[in-house]
Amino acid sequence: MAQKVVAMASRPSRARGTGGGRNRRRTAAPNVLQVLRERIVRQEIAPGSKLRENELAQEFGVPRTRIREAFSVLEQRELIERIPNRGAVVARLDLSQVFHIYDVREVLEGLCARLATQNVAPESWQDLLDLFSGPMKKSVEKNDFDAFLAGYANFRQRLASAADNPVLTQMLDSIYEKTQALIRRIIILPGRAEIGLREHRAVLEAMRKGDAEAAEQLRRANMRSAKEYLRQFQKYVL
Amino acid sequence: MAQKVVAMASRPSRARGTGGGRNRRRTAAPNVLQVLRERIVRQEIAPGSKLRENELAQEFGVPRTRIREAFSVLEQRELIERIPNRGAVVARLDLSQVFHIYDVREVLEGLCARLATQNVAPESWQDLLDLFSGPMKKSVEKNDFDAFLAGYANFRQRLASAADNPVLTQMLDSIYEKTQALIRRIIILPGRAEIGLREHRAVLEAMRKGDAEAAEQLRRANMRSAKEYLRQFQKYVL
DNA sequence: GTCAACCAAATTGTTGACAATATATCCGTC
DNA sequence: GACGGATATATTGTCAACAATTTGGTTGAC
Repeated sequence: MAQKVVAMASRPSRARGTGGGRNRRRTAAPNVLQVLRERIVRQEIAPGSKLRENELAQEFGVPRTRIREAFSVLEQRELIERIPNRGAVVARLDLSQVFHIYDVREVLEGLCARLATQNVAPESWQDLLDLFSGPMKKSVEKNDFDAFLAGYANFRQRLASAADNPVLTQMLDSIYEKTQALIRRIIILPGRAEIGLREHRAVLEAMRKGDAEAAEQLRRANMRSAKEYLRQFQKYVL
Repeated sequence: MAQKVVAMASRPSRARGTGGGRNRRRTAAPNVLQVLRERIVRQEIAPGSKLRENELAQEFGVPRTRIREAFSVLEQRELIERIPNRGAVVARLDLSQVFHIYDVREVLEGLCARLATQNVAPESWQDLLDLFSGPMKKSVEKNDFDAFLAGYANFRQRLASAADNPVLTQMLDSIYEKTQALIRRIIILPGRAEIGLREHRAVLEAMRKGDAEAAEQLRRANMRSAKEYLRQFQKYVL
C-alpha cells in the first residue's frame, strides 16, 4: 500500500503545476479555435482558401484531432465550408446572403437599441453622445477610419452590454463576425461615414431622452440606409 | 464520363471485411447527431440528464469519437452543456433565458411575417386563412391540441419558406428547437389557444391584404402576448 | 462517531496509427 | 500529340489504445 503511494507520487506525469506559479501550459497557444476564427474574420486567410489539417496541426504543434474539432465549430458558425473527403475552405459571402444578413441585422440591432434604452438610465448615454458629437465628427472629417471604426465598435459594445440579452448578443456576434470585413469596406464609401455618424447621433439622442421606441426605429433606419448604400455600391465592395 | 464511373467501380481496394457485395455502409450509418437532437428537443431525455459517451457509442454502434463530435455540435447549439472532464448534460432553460429568447423571437417572427408578405402574392395566403378560420377553430373548441400544433407548425413553415431568408430561418430554427417543449405547455394554458388563434388570424388577414407592415406589427403583438401569458403562468410551466 | 486522507472504478480527454478517398503524375494507345 | 486509364502521392476520415481526471466508497486515526 505504501508502495502505491510511492508509485503515485513518482508517476511520470510532467510538471503541470496548475496551482503553482508556473505557466500552466507549454508555450503553444491552447486556443486554436480563437486564433483561426480571428484569422478568418480579419481575412488574413482569403475567402476560398483551402485549410489543410496537417499543415495547421504542425503549425500549432497540436494533434490533428484538435484542428478537426475546431473545424467542426467553425463550420457550425459558417465561417468555413467542409466538403466530405475534400477538406475545408474559408467561406465566402455571396451577395444575396449579405442582403439576407442585413434584413436580420436590422431588426436585431433595433431590438438591441430598444432594450438598451429601457434598461439603463438615460444620462448614461451622455458620454457616447459626446463622443459622436465631437471626436467622432473630427475622425470623419480627417478620414481617420480606424478611429471611426473603434468608436463604432464602442457604440455597439455598449448597446449590447446594456441590452443585457445573451441570446441577442450571440446572434449579433455571429452576424458580425461574418460581415466585419465587409463593414470596413462600406465605411470608406464616399459619404457613408458622414451619414452613418449623423444616424448614430440620432439614435443616441433618442436614447439620451429615454425614448426606446424612437431609438429602435432610428437604428433600424440606420441599418436600412447602410443596406441601400451597399446595394448602390455592391459592384465595388464585393 | 461513363468511363470515369467504370474506373471508379473497378477500383481494387474494397477490403471492408463485410464484403457482402455492393452495400457499403448500409445498416450502421445512423445520423447520430440528428437522433440525439430530436431526443433532446422532444425531451425524451430529461433536461439535466447526464450523457455518457461510452453508453451512447455502444447504443449506436459507433466509436466514441463520433459521439464526441456530435456533442461538439450540440454544445454549439446550446442543447447540451459540457463541463471539462465532467461530461455533458442536457441543457435546461431557465426562466430569464426564456424571456430573452422571446424578446428576440418577437422581432424575428415579425421580420418573417413582413418578408413573407412582401415576397408572394396575397392570394396565396387564402388557404391558411381558411384553415385558421375553420378547421383550426374547431380544433381549439375540441381541445385537440395536436391538431392545433400541427396547424401552427404549418403556419410557421409557410411563412419561413415565403420569407426566403436562410439566415433568418436558421435563427428561428435554433430558437425553436430550444423552446419546442415549452410551447406545448403554453398552448394548453387556459384560454391561450383561443387568443393565439385570433391573433394568428389577424396576422393572416393582414397578409391576405398584402399589408406587410401590419403583418409585422401583428405578429410581434402576438409574440408579446405569448410572453405575457408565460409571465403570468410561469410557475406552472417551468 | 466524525473527519480526513486515500484508494479503485468509471468517465472523459488525448494521441498516433491505420484505412478510405481525392488529387496529381505518368504511361500506353490511337 | 492528345486522350483515357492506371499508379503514386497527398489529404481526409476512422478507430482503439493510452493518459488524466473525477467520483464514490473505504479505511484508519483521533
